[in-house]
Amino acid sequence: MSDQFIFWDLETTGRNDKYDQITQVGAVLTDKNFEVKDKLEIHSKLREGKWFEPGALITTGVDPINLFKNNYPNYYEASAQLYETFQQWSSPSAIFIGFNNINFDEPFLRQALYQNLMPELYMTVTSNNTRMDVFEILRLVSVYSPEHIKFNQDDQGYPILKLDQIFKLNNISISYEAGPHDAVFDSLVTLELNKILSIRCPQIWNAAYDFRLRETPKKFMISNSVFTNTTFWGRRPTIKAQTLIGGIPGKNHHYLVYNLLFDPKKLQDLDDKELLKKMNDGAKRICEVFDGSKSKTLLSESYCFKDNKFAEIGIDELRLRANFIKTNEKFCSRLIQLHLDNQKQWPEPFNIEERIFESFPSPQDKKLMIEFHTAPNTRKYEVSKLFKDERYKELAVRIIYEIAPQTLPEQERRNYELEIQERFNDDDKSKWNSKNRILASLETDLEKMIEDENERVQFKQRVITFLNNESAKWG
DNA sequence: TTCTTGGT
Repeated sequence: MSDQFIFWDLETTGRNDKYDQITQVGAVLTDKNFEVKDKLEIHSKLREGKWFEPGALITTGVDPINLFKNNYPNYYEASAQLYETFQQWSSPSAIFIGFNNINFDEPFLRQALYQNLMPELYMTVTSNNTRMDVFEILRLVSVYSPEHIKFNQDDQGYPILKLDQIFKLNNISISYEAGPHDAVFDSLVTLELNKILSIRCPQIWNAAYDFRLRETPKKFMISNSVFTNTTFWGRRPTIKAQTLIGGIPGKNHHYLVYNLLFDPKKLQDLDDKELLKKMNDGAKRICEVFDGSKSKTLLSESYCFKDNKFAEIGIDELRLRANFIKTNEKFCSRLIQLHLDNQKQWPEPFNIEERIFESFPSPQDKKLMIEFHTAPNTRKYEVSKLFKDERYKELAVRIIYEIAPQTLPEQERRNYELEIQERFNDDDKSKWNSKNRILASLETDLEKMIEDENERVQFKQRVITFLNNESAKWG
């Protein structure tokens, strides 16, 4: 095995991958034994037209005024540097691993690569790269092997799995000058936590390792007619014994799975309307979607007995129910058809940031992206006009505006500036952090996150100064 | 039961 791991973490200006921006990247390359081979840290200047959530800067300790006034590379340069390092590190292949990376950092990375015209948006899951998430492993450990790690509990008794708390409670020590919520520091903490989990809870860790591959879920569900799926509603875990109904047509790696808590024999005579009601009956729903593209880990049937409900039903009955599903093709295709017919249709996305999944870049456009990057700034606009995909033309204008605005035709520059202006002055319900939205969340974030009155006043003043500077540009 | 973690 030649596994390499890339432990990585991002600090950003907020939680919205489309409209917020990465401010710091931290990453550590290790071999299969988690020995450190290389380290990466990239900071980035804020791009015009991107702002911040006050709470995000309070968390990371970033000074709002410093977002523009620093000597860091601009967002385009930083993204290119990130892309190139990750490309090198993942040669021939690597496992990208972080803490809540699959739901948080990954979308951010893709947006950064998309918005900066990097050709391989999906680099963490292509050319034999895969991903794991230590947060997801920790969740399983908290349910099935809670004795192996120390947790704080919330007032309902559920474990709190915040990285900084886990770090402190379990005496993880890191020799690195920065502290929690620094991207490099948190990458190193994630690396150490992962080591602990892999040693103390090898069965769960190895299962998670197998499920890094997107082909594992299907194989696993076929060879384990009864399996255990652990889902979470907030902090509350639910243990489910399930069986495979079938793949969902048109959705790669998505599977409809049946909850074996319910006896399927009693369901097949229901008409469509009644059956559909059972399918959507909240916590009592008879089936649900398993997304096999997100490295979510299924466990073998024996784990479900952690919940007495399943011990009472017994393994024989669970297997009988699973077998009933497997041998009733008609019933399965009915469930899948009903599921498909009742999917909500999403409205067409409008803003360019939301159009990331519209289509993959064509080979020609990929080649043009390289040409765009290597062309001197004075030629970049010219190259950008050759993109077949309109999205890339628009994103190119934003990049050129950032690195060499004087090379843009007057009209292009004006249009983009008008768009930024509109966004900045949008109301407090805008998707991005408009002036009004920042102001609307400022007080609550201050109160929730800063205890010291002096610090509060200071931070508030720095936000106001930032907004005044921005108002001078876009007001 | 219908409660939305965690990441910034």
